[in-house]
Amino acid sequence: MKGTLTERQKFILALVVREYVETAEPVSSGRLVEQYRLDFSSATVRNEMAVLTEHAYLQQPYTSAGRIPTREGYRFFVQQLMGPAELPTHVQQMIRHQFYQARHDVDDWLSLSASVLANQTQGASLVTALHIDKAKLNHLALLATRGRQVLLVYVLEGGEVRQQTLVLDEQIPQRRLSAVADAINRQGEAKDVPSLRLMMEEAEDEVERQVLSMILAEIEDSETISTGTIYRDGLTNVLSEPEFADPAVAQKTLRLFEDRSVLDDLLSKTIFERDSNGVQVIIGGEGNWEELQNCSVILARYGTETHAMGAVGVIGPMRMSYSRSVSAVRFVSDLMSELLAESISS
Amino acid sequence: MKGTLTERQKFILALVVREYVETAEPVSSGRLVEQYRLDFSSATVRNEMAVLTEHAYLQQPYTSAGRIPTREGYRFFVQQLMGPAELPTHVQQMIRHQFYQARHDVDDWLSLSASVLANQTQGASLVTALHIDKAKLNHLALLATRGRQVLLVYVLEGGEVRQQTLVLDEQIPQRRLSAVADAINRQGEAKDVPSLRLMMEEAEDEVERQVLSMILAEIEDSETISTGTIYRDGLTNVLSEPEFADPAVAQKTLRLFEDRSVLDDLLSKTIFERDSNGVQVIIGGEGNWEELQNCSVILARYGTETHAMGAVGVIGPMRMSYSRSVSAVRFVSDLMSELLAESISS
DNA sequence: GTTAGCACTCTCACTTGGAGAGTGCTAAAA
DNA sequence: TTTTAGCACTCTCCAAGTGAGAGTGCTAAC
Repeated sequence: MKGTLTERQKFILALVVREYVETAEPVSSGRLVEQYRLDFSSATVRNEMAVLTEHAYLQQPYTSAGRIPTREGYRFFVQQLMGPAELPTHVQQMIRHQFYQARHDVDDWLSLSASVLANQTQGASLVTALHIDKAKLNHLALLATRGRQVLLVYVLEGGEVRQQTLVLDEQIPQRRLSAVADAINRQGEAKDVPSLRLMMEEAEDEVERQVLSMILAEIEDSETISTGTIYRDGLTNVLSEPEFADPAVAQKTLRLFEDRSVLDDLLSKTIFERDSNGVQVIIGGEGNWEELQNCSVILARYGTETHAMGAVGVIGPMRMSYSRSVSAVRFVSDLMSELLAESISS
Repeated sequence: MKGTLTERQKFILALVVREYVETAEPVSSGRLVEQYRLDFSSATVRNEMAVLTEHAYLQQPYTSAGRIPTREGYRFFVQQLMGPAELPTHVQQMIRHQFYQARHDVDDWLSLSASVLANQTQGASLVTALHIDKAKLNHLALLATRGRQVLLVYVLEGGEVRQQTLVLDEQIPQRRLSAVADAINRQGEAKDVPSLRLMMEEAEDEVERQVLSMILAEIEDSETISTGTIYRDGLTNVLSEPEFADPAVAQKTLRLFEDRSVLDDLLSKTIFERDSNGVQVIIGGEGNWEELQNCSVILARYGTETHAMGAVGVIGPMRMSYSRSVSAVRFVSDLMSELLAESISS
């Protein structure tokens, strides 16, 4: 009796979750019987609900109101009751179509991912740019922009492109800049950090040294922290949910979104977590995320094993459709991985 | 009596605006006398307020409550009563310091501008990237990224940098790409649209033609519409104002911010408006902006006369500190112009 | 032209009193 | 032993009512 639930109790828990997600109102025993035409009475449901409440899967906002799922209730639902849902086929096709229509540009794919997830889940979406494990420099270019400013663009192994503006001590003509870039590029492809450092130390040209030192700084920086743009979308979706009717709550959640630190935390966690190769669900800020009290987050990695990778995710109220969200996140991350792999191999 | 106000009436109007901006509550005659130690009585103030209400500069939420300024009241205040305010010197210095500390990178300046404005005005800020009037191509580079993908980076006269990903029909080695880029670059600096088109038509190399046609498409596109990133900041500031306590209102405003179309409209209006060389104030959606009913927008252009330009702005509730916001927007836009001019000339 | 005094109006916060929804418990039925 | 009908009980929600307080407009005196 302590550890396990009967089949009927699980069934009722699933119904409560489903009903509450839909209506956002405490679910009563009578309503459940009526809505799903159960072949046992409301009194029976009440008894089962009492058991579920004892197990802390359900709770009552106040004595003698309907039940709502607790955090543990959602977790149980996600892990054992939900089953492996998939997006409807026509939706899958529609999304694929959108991706193929986009220019074959990683940036476009990322913002498209954010937009698709926001639409599909009616939540707020997050997508990080690519992240390289051990960056190697393939090729670089220097372009004079304005005065002493020079734009440095470089391509890493795996295809990630970075850019940065340098301000040199004096104005240097484009011809000379091109020569410097050539000198570095001639050293071959896939230059790793040690060999770059060696090149820098041996460089006789001042400009060359400056360029190399900036690249090194950038690469080393990005190996520890996941930097880069975060694509966001669907903020208004989540704010229209009834749980954010209280402006104080809404504001707190919004601040979360504006502040990069929490998001970085969240996303990098997924990027580095090697064992969970599927979709990760964080319910009601499980772990140490106090800021996410009433929210749930669904995350997944994308990318090929050997090359670049990033994360896509969705944030919504704890009362969200996990089945829909998980399937959407899984589909988009798989699609991204697939497209990336394709664009490398071809 | 019809068209003009006495000095005292103007004075009282200014006080009402000031007090209402501070407290967000209807201003009563008694409170005004008490707060500002006026040397006439509340009854006198009441009489003057009645006149101001007749002129539609003030309104009452209901019979026998305090007064709040109308849209016209704010406008009168901004145009005739406010006076030329400036940010405190120490604040100016602090901001300057932040800008000088940033890497000399236009992108950094833009996001810094957004952040500074949001902080200074406690509103939501908007900053557009640069916009070129008549683009001329200075220099370009081609970098193989991944498979058939090639990154095209090019610098326009004035220093704006654009990039774009091409997908070629077949994989081309970096060596060959560099040769193509060189061929185009050797044609000299400041290549305008007609000369580019000529080059494209005469090009014998397939890759070269493809590259040129994409550049042409991009340039022609950007001459009509102001494209580019919009930097945003301080969303939470404006949402914490009491006028957005109603979640429906808050959501409407938020949607405004997420949707680019209105913002583009707003900003491009300022960019193209040649005559207003100062700061532009739009109160309560004056003109045709229904979406901005309860909001005010303060905008200014930045940039040098001959080169690139963009716009910075702030959105807040109609009840905002116009004096502080206008001075902040003016300061930041001037500073940006100054920095840009400097970085060109040096 | 200004001000004290006062009646009047309107909001806001609080209380009160059902009505209704839903439960837990008990005892009977299956 | 399990299920169900019945019922008393609890708690919220809504609507109406009430009084305090704030602020006004008006009038008459200064």
